[in-house]
Amino acid sequence: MITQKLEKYVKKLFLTSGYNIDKVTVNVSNRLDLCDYQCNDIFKLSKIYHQAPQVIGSNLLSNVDEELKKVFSKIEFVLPGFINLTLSDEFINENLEVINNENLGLKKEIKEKFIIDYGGPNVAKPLHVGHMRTAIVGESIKRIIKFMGHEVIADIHLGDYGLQIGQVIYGLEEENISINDINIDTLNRIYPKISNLCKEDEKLKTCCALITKKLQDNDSKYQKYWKKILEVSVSDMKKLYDYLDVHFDLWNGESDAYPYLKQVEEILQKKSLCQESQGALIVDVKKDTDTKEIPPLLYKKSNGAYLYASTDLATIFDRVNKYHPDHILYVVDNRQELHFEQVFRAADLADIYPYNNLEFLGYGTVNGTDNKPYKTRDGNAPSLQELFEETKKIFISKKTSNEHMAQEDIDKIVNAILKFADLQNSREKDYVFDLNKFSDVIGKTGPYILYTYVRINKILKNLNIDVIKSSNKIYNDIDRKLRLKILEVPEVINNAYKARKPVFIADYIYNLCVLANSFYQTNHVSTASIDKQQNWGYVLQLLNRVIKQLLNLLVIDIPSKM
RNA sequence: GCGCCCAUAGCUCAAUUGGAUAGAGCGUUUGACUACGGAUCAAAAGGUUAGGGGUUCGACUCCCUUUGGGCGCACCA
Repeated sequence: MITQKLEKYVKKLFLTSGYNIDKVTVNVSNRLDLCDYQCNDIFKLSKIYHQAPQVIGSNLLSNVDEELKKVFSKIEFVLPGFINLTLSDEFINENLEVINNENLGLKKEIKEKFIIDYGGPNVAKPLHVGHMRTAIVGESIKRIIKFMGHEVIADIHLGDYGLQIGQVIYGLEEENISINDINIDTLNRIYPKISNLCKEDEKLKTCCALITKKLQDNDSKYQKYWKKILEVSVSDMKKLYDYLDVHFDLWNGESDAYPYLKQVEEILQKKSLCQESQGALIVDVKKDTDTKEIPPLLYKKSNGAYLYASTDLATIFDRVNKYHPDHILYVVDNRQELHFEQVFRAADLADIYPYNNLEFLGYGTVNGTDNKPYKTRDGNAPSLQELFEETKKIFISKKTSNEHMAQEDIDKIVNAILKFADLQNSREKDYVFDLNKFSDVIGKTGPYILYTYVRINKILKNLNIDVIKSSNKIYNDIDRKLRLKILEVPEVINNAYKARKPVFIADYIYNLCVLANSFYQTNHVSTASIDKQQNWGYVLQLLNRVIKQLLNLLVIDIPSKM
């Protein structure tokens, strides 16, 4: 990565000037009008060596040797204590080649195994916007980790054994619907009906809870219902996830953890980690160092039934035994943070899996324009299916020529609209979901990025010359800016990986596209001289490779036309 | 009641994790091209970063405090 290289050079400069510091940090300048990269470590040196920044600055400048002069066309010291670095054109082009040749300039690190838990839909309940967020963010994080060379197992972790199943079974029995007649419409109708009734009728709720308990205890009749419900619901879900290009390696769920609940309970007993409280079994997960109060984890209800804390713990147990992962990541709603804190602590206490290898990657709520959880006029969260249709409709209405686009292309653009709108927000913050705004195809949107790619692709196709394999010239300012920006790509991916934040990539790709648009606006490629065409062709080709790869990391596919 | 998170331009969001002049999009205003595809580009206006205090050479960022919002606190998931 470019900053790593620059850090080495600056460190050398420090050493030859008599200054030693553990870690030299160079980053992209926030004053691009002054320089390309900057180092702010003089402030640190000043403290360590008790010298004024100016003194250190002039010392450094007097030690700039020939090697450094090849890398930097300009090194300046600026008060109060910045080192401003301007890269030489040769150095820029050299490093552009590195990105062109290798895995976008990223070296594969030590390979680790990750399990990533995202999606988490509930069987028999329709998917809505909230599910889209975890699906997109989770899938993107998965792809980023994979791109870094690691092995990733994606697990959807279905909510397939909870109260909602009991509720649906109750509804089916009440209406005398036979197992073979169950389809997705029945499920979509029955679940909300019974769920609403349960809110008012405590007795009904207990009855559904009992069915759920019997199901969990392997009641054969209920098991048959459950299997059918699962089959119908999952096949419907798969369609929606396929539309989003989101794919899971494992379609496991809570039910898959049931075989291990007893075992985990025994471990907890053996290690004296659990105790009885009001008839329930709890695990105390407090620590002396806690500044906030962490309530105990509830492992077993007083009626003997298990709940989500137990299945989540047993799921970790199962995953560890089967796959021996180095990390387990959870892309789940922020509101579950406390729950997972409890589960992670319990896993650690029971020596099932170390706390530090479990990561809670919370995401914020998807709100409507009223800043409350997104709902349609009727007060329900809109189903994903409806959302896709609505987006499609709005997109087509934007331009008459859109009506004639291939269905496949429209679907890709719909995906780009929804995904880019989501991923350009910080994962952990709530955001406002405004479909009308998102479907706008101008500005900082998915379509803008796609447009840039498609247009550059057209320019490349129009070239009648062979594109060269490297470039040794830079022709003007925008040309230089674009190349400099491309150099950042390995760093950006690495940062997104480390922070598990796709937003870094979304933000970067947008800025890259802004430069690209500006580039071809200023530089008319097809009428340029042969050597410009060759060099620019090379840059644009690399640029589009980068855009395509990054879009892939954002789970966005490119249409053939716009 | 206890705790966690948040507050940045009219609106929706950024800010490389403590660095220089807080950046984008939408909206508003102005300009460019007989379009290598105008879903474009160039530019202007718009800010006491909710208020106050502190730490630091340096604060949107860290600490304290006030106000205003969101969320979570054992038998739902």
